[in-house]
Amino acid sequence: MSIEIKISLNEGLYLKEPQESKLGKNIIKHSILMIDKFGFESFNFKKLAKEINSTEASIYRYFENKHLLLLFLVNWYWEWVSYLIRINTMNVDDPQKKIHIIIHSFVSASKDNPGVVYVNESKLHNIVISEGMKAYHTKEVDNENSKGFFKSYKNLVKSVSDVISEINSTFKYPFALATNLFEMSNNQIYFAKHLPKLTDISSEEDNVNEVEDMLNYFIEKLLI
Amino acid sequence: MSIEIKISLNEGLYLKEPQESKLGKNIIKHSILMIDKFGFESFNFKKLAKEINSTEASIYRYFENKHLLLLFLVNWYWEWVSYLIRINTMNVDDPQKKIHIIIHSFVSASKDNPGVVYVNESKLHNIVISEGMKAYHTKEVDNENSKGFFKSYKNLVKSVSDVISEINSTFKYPFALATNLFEMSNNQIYFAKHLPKLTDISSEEDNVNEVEDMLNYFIEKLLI
DNA sequence: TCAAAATGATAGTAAAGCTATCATAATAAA
DNA sequence: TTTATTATGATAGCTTTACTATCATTTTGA
Repeated sequence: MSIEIKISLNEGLYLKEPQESKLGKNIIKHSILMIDKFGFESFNFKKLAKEINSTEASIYRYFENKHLLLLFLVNWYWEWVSYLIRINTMNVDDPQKKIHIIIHSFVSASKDNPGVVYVNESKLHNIVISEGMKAYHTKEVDNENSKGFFKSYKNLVKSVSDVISEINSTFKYPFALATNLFEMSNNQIYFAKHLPKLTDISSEEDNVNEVEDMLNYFIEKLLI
Repeated sequence: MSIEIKISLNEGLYLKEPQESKLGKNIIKHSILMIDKFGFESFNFKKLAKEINSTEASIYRYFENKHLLLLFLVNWYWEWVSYLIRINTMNVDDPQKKIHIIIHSFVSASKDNPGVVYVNESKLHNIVISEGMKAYHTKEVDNENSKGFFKSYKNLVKSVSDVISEINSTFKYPFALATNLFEMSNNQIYFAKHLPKLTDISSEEDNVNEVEDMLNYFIEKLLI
């Protein structure tokens, strides 16, 4: 089965909608593979062009620069996680069950995905874990924020904070907790892999379950 | 009063100890000012050289590249926070009091500092908030970790996790909570300033108190 | 089938990142 | 105080990155 989900993003993120042409999809697909493999710093449009048998100039017709491309990918991820949460909590009323589904989506959205052919969601999640924060830690953040480039993240956080408030309407920090769930999830997965002394999560392959348990425990303690 | 604290860092972080020469101290001082002002991406050794009336080549004699310089600064910060925590908890036995002091150090270490003449601790804290995670989110992280470049952070986290375990010896995630206190503190301060929709902390000047209250509340709920 | 749009090919510029070499200034040992 | 050593400055140059411009060639779709 192949579900056709069309994720539409802020138009300022790209010069030409990459999801509507073969070359555009190729840029998305191989930029994910290359950033995951070599890291964002050593990734550039010249190398990408070579990889997909295109040219630097052609890629610049889709994205202003590699930073905007990263922002595009990260926004895509935020939208995709939002989408997964939406469909998986659709018929769920209990907010506590909802938050468990949300946490599961944060740690392992990439495992049970519906699949968009030109996006390797698992590797995109790796990118979000390793490079995601670079999308909003720049001197341009205020300017880009005013253009709505972080709308997808804000929407995601808003929807999670609503569930948090549903569980405990007196809790004072629903937004901070929502962002923290997301960031902590990614951070601890990263630490487990690269700086294990900074976490209690094991360095095993299936450590996402441990992260999931931990976040559920935190939620339990903080909200109930 | 001027307390002479000598912060010694991993020798691999620099080519020549910058804290032992006029030029070296100038590099530290003005790199902090410039990274804070223009951001890490647009900062480079050529501009720094111009600023301090020196040359690019001279700066390269102290630091391999700007990434290592950032790593140096961030390590300096970690060591400095560790030092502050150490002296401020020295005669404190109650681990709950200790954790409050730790949290206070995380959010506002820069306010009540002993002062090292060539380091503007407040601006250095801003750098750690805005650029800090770039120090360990690179493809070189494993290699650099093996050289001990994150030792200062690990030590800091270890000391905090010890206090956490003192408060509640059955708590399963002392390390994750310790890193999270630090990262969440910096993140929420950053969000309050640049992406206020992602946090409950106000965008006011003295919002660090709010962050402090929040972290204390989290600790209370999680450990007690 | 033919005009418009998309892509490729090629070239070129400015800045960033880094290294090498030699000259001069500061300092420390004799 | 002289001399040797070390630190810094001055200058040049090289490679890569980031980006733009122009024109040729495909592809597409009205």
